[in-house]
Amino acid sequence: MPTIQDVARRARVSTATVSRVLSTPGMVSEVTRERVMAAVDALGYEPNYAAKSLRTLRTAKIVVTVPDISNPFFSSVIRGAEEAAQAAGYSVLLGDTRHRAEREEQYAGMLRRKEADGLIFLGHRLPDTLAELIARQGAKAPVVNGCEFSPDLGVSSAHIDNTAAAAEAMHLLYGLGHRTIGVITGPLASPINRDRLEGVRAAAARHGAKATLRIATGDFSVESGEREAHGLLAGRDAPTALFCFSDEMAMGALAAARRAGRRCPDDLSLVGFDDIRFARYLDPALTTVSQPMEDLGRAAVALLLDILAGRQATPRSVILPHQLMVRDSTAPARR
Amino acid sequence: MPTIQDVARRARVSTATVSRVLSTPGMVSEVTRERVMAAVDALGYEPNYAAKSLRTLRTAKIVVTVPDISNPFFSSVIRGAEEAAQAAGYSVLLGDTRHRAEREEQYAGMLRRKEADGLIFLGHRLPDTLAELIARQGAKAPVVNGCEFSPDLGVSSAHIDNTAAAAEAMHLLYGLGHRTIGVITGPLASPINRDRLEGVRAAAARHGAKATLRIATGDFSVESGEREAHGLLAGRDAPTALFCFSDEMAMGALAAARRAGRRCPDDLSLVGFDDIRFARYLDPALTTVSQPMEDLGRAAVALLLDILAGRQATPRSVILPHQLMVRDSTAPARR
DNA sequence: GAATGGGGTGAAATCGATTACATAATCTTA
DNA sequence: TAAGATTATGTAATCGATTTCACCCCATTC
Repeated sequence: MPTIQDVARRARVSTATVSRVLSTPGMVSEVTRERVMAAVDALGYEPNYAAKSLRTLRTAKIVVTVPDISNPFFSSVIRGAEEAAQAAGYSVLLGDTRHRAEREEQYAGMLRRKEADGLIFLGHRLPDTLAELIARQGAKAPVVNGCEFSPDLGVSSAHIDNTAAAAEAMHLLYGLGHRTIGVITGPLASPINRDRLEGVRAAAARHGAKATLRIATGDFSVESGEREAHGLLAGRDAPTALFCFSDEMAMGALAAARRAGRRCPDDLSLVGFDDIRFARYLDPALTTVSQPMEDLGRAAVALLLDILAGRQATPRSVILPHQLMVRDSTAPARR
Repeated sequence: MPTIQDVARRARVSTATVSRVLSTPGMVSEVTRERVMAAVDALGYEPNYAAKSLRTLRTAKIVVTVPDISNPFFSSVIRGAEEAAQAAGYSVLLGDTRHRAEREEQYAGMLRRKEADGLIFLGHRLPDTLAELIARQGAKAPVVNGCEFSPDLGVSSAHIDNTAAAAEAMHLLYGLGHRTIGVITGPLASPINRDRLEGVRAAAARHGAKATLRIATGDFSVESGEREAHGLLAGRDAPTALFCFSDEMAMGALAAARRAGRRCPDDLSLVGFDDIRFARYLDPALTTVSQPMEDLGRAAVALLLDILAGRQATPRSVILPHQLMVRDSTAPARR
């Protein structure tokens, strides 16, 4: 691999000039610029990345950590993030943490080692390493959350209005005449789920149905959806509608309902969350709260770039629009 | 951020000693080692990554490119790759190419700029940059394919026996008495699909049913599955069974069948490919060819690490086991 | 014709680590 | 006890870029 020295020698200029041709061509005269470019092309020169990064203290990389990349919600957010990063000249270091704190820490360490310029995390847990960083640097710490919002973390984030979205979903069900509604949340450690639950409770209160709310806690996986739905549907006075905080759990719930001999939407209405690409292809097509997943990723990157460019004084929070997609898994309650 | 100089000063040793403590602790006496570690801890020192990389010519990063990360098959392969990479001290640079050649080239460029030590590509297209590299370095080029196999590329790869797997799926259908079978393939530019098609044809020939094979070409997406299935089911003498080269297309096919008023598996048997996590939760649970997706990722990384460690003389190809998962979407043909 | 200014270029310092080589101190062994 | 081996450490070169500063040259301007 040729170095800048080789190019300089060949073009009979100094390395400084070569560097200038490549980064600030305006400073160099036409003739030398051409001579240098000819040498660059002839040698197939590409600047060594580590050297550049060492000198400039910029890596043009951002870490994106995610609890589980094979979860379609997360992979779509990542997709948007990757696209936006790429467009801005950054590349994405993927960290699949498998919900494990030590792996989160490990990826957070990349910031300290200057392996990356910033970090976006899609879970809810803020690694200690980053908490320290934020304590020191405040809003200038290059850390953004990609889909949650926890005001106490002091981190910018992109997310939807989870409380409102959950309330809308419940409102739909109450409007269809359902009174006893089961809700399968995600882990309550996560503010996203607490927010949604708040929306759920508010809607129940508004419809005077707080007493008939049945709440179960899942972990977003299909399996947990199936398990929790099974539990909710088992008892007497079982719910006539189920609201799951992820489409995957809704798929599990659908399977559980089938096993219990309840048909959707005739015997049981079902609402999911996220609107992953498969939601509309389920049978029945799933009614769900649509999140702009790729946009969330893009917005998170935009926030991070703002911080990196120094144009951010205080943590910001971008709220993207959601939409309740009413499909075929919801129907009027039977009496 | 403290540098190695700061640590050296504080521990009253040379930078060489600090470096040794961190990378070859055996060479350093007990007492100085402790003094140095104390300084490291006190300052919270972490080696600067770019400096290290510049000196050692190693980045400890591998690029993984994928046509579409939000496709569950790819995201699972990536997941396995990330895990194996992490375990070996590497991190993964994610390249979502959106099927676009120029983005593939762009990521391939990271190898030339020494931004990464190696590259795994999950599509079928080998970027020109890499083809050159392989022409120059042969089997030592740090490039591996993650799920396809094309002997002519001269690239190591991890994959299943696609021909055999497809033949098995067809064999199942013929065994159930189906004669007219529709097949929805992926893009035929990709050897993976040509291999599977070969298996399909071989099975048809063995069962004397070559004439009643109906072949359509999709692109692995749900939408294309729906579209192609719609086409296949429309004509007279429509197939009684459909074999799709991805589970996503099978989901689309299921939707198309529903719309056409055909019930699965009673009126139409359906077989998918991949066994993504949702396959078993569809209604009916999908019969499909299970690929060990995470293992494919892990195997690809292992191959790459072999190359990077210099223990590979000629391109190798690792064949992982597949398994036909017979579930509820296949049933005997009605007569 | 001297002073001023600006554009273009090069010399050399610098980023922060690793490591070959030199050296000092200690230990073996004949 | 002297020679040689071994161990521990330091000195300084090195990786390949960027960037500061100095310089030269030529065009303006008074």
